Amino acid sequence: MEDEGPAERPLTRIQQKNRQTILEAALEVFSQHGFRGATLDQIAEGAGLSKPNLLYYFPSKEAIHVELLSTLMDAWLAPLRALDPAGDPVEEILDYVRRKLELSRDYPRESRLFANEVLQGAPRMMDALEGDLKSLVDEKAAILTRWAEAGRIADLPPHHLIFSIWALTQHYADFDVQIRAVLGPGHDPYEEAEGFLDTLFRKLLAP
Amino acid sequence: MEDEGPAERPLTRIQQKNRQTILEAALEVFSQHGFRGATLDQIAEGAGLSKPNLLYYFPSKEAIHVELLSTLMDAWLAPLRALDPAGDPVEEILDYVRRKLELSRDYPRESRLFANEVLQGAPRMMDALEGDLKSLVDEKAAILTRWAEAGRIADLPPHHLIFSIWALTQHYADFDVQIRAVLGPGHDPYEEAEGFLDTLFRKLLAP
DNA sequence: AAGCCGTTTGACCAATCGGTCGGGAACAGG
DNA sequence: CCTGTTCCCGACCGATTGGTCAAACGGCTT
Repeated sequence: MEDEGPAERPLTRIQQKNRQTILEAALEVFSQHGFRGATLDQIAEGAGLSKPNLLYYFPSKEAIHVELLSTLMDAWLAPLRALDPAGDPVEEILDYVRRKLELSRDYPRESRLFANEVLQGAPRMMDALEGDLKSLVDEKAAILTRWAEAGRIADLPPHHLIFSIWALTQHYADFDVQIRAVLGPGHDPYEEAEGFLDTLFRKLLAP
Repeated sequence: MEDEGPAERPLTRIQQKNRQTILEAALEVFSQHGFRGATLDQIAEGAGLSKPNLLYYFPSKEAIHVELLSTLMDAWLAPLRALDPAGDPVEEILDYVRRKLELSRDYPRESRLFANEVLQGAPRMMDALEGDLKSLVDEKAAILTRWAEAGRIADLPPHHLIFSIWALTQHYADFDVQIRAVLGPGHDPYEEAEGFLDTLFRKLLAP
């Protein structure tokens, strides 16, 4: 029987469009002010909808935030998932660095949303950090360890190597205003960073 | 006339103590929730004082925040100021890395306060970033360039080298919960980071 | 035309926000 | 003791917060 149960509603076109609009506006506001600093009125204005209408599509302010975070986590972890144990070690890691830097460049608001959440103790993400994230990192760290034991990359603490990639790439999104203030006009931080990080990790990983 | 105007009062012992208590409590709250997310009631409770009493010592919530930020900037820039053009290049830079990592370890709340502010566009710190910070960084970047031209360290973009130090050291304070969640129990992130960052920058700076 | 269901909103609510005010408590110096 | 200044707080204020609700709107089928 092709009968759909009463639980699963197919989502109208209007619902899909408005949910998207709301999430887009919410990302803008949450990433700038953090969860507690953001207001539903700001999000509503950004989305061009009335406040009660927001709460017609999402049950609460927190639900919007949680939806953003969970959607974000997948995209955020994808580059690390792509790390291939069968590939060339140095090039695999450099690919990871490159993809992570591209995320910072193309989705800085998502990076800042994540940073805001972790900065405040990750109250809505602890499970994901200790669960999916930790197991994924542990798995990939094991690959790095094997590469190091085979003498194909330098012998470095694998977890901290991964942390350094996170730190160096996300820094360009999270501290964007500081970087631009210090560099002054006439610079493309991300383009310069790409070459610098390439050099950095090639030197670091050389056995 | 040498008459003292009504503006300069010497600050009572009680004033000094209570101002300190308030700033300590405010640091705790601001660093966790950001400016907009923090409330005077939280700060007052943390300081063990009544809310009107806070506003007896500080004219507004923003004044407390500004006071914290300006005090912070000095301590934050001190390690970079200490970079000595007459010293051994690699050791000078490694000293800087070490001092910066110690700041993250010993004053993580200050680091998160700073991160929160920059993350939100540094609305109360733009002047400092484009003024004192930029000129200090430019000055020290010139030293790095000279060292590179003399072949005493690797030829790297000096600004991004400094950014990498900031990113790698502050990451351990700002993303503390993520790092501990991924590492699991039984780790001392800062001790492990010290060795890792020492290795990283020695490899990176080698000509 | 009628009815229906997804959509939208103005009016409203209790709670909380940053900040004020007037008066009392504590501590001087005389 | 009295007097003045510093210190402290309960009560309160207007504005804003996240969230509710009943009523109305819209397009679609019958």
